[in-house]
Amino acid sequence: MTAGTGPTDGRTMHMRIADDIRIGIEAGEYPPGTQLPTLDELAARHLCSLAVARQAVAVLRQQGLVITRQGTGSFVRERPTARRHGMSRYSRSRWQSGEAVLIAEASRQGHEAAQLMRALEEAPAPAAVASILGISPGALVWVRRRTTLIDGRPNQLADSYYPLAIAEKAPRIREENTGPGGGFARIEEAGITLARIREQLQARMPTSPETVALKLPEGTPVIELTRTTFDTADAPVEVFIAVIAADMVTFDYDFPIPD
Amino acid sequence: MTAGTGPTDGRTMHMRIADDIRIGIEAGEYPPGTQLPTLDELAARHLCSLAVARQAVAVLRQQGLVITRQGTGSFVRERPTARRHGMSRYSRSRWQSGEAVLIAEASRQGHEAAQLMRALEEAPAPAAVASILGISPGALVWVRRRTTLIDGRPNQLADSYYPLAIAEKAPRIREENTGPGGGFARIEEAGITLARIREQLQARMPTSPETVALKLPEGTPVIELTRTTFDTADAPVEVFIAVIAADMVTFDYDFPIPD
DNA sequence: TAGTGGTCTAGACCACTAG
DNA sequence: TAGTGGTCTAGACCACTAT
Repeated sequence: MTAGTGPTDGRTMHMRIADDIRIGIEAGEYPPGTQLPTLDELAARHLCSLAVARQAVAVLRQQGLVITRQGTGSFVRERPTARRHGMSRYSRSRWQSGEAVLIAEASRQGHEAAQLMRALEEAPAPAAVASILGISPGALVWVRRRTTLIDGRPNQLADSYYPLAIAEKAPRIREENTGPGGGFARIEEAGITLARIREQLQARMPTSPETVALKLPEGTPVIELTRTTFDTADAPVEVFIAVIAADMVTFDYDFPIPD
Repeated sequence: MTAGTGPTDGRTMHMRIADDIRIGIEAGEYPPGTQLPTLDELAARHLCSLAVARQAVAVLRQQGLVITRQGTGSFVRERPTARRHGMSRYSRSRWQSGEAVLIAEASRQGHEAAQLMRALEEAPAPAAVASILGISPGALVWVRRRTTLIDGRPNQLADSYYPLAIAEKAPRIREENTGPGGGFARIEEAGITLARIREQLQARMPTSPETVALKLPEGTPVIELTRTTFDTADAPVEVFIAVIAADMVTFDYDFPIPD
C-alpha cells in the first residue's frame, strides 16, 4: 500500500489516489471522523506533487465523502442524522391542535428547529409560481421567505407564495408569527378547507449563494421541493418552494397502489 | 466588464470569475448551449494564470452549470427534459393490462426506454434490505440488477430484492423477461395481493463507479430511491433500490391532507 | 495544424489551528 | 511556532477536436 506505482490502467494519478482512499473508506479502514493522511504524506507515498494529492482529496470532497479543515487536516465525513419528511407532517389533527409543524416535527425526531424570517412582502410571482397559481407572470402575490435551522444549522431556504385573495381572507399569514397551527390553521379558519397536497422534488447542486446561505460542505446537493396546497374546489392556495440541504433529509411517501 | 480588478471583497480570484460567469448565465447573457470564453481569454481578461481560470470553470462545472469538452471549449449546460415520476406509474390498471411500467411510462412522456440486465441471482441481502425485509443480514434473497436507459442514456441503476419465498411462488421474476405487466403482475398471479408502496428518497453525490456507469456529467447528483412494496398482510414483497441521475427526473406525489 | 481543455511539476506565499 | 490545507504562478507536455 506504499508507492506501488502499478499499472496506470487509464486512470490519472489523482483519480487512482482518490479511488484508493475511497475504497479504504468503504472498507472501514478509515471510519467516519478519522483523519486521512496529510497532503504531504499522500504526495510522498504516491511519488507525486502536492497539487496532485490535493486534487485527489478534492475529488473525494466533491463526492461528499471527505471534508477538509484548513490548518487541521482532511477527515472522513460523518453523515448527520437524516431528518425524515413524511406525509404525516401535514396531518390536520396536528395543526388543528395548535402544533407548529416545523418545530413539532423536529422535536418528535429529537432535533431542535428555529426559523429566521428573511422577507415578508408583496412581490411579483416568479414564473414557476405564477404558472401553478394560474396568474400572469409578474402579478403580485404575498411572499413569506424564511430560513429554517435544525440544531443550529441552516437546513432550508423556504419561500411561501399566497394569492393576494388568500392573504386578504387570512391576514395573519402576513405577520411574522402566524399563531398556533400556522398558516394552514389560519386559512381554514377563514373558511377555506384544504384538501390535497402535491409535492414535486428535484435534486441539483447548489449555486454559490445557496452554498453560503446554507453553509453547505462541498459535495452536498440540494433538494428543491415545490409543494402546492389545494382547497376542496381544487384551487391552489399556497405554493411553497424550499431549497433543502440534501445531507440532512430523507423524504418518505406511503400510498396505496393506485387503480 | 474587462479586467476591472475591483475590490477583492473577501472572495478569491477564481470565485470572483466564477460568480461573474454565473451571473452572466443567470442573466441570459450566455444562454444554454453557448460557448463561454476560452480559458486563455478568461486568464487574459482577469489578469490571472491559466490555472485560476480553469479553477473558476471547475467551480461552475461542479455546480452543474457548465460542461467542458476537451479540445472544444466550455459550454453552458442544457438541462435535459426532466422525466416525471408520479405515483400513477404504479397503477394496477396499467400493469394488469400488460403494460411494461418502464417502457410505457417513458413513451407516455415522449421518451424511449431500454433495459440492460446486469445480474439475476441469489445473493446475500445488504443490511438495509435485510432490515426492511425483516430477515437476518446476509440471508439469501433473489436479486435482479438492471441498468435502465432513457433515449440511449443510462439513467438509473436499479436493483430489486425479493424474499426467496416470493421467488418460489412467482418463478417468472427469476427470468430476464418477466412477461406482460412485469413482476407486479406475476406476484399477484401467484395469489399475493399488493396493497401499498413506500418510497424513500435521498440525494447525494455519486461515487466514481456510479459516475462512470451512469455517464454522469460533473455537478450531477443522484437520487437514491428505496421502494418497498407490501401485500395486504402488510408483509414486504419487494425492496427496490435505484440510483437515479438527478438531472433527468422530477418526483411527483399527490395526496390528500392526512388526518 | 492550430486551438481547445486536461494533467502534472515545482515552488512561493497565505490562512488557519493547535499545542 | 510548527504543521496543516488554500491560493496562485509559470511553464511543460498531453489529449482531443475541428478544419
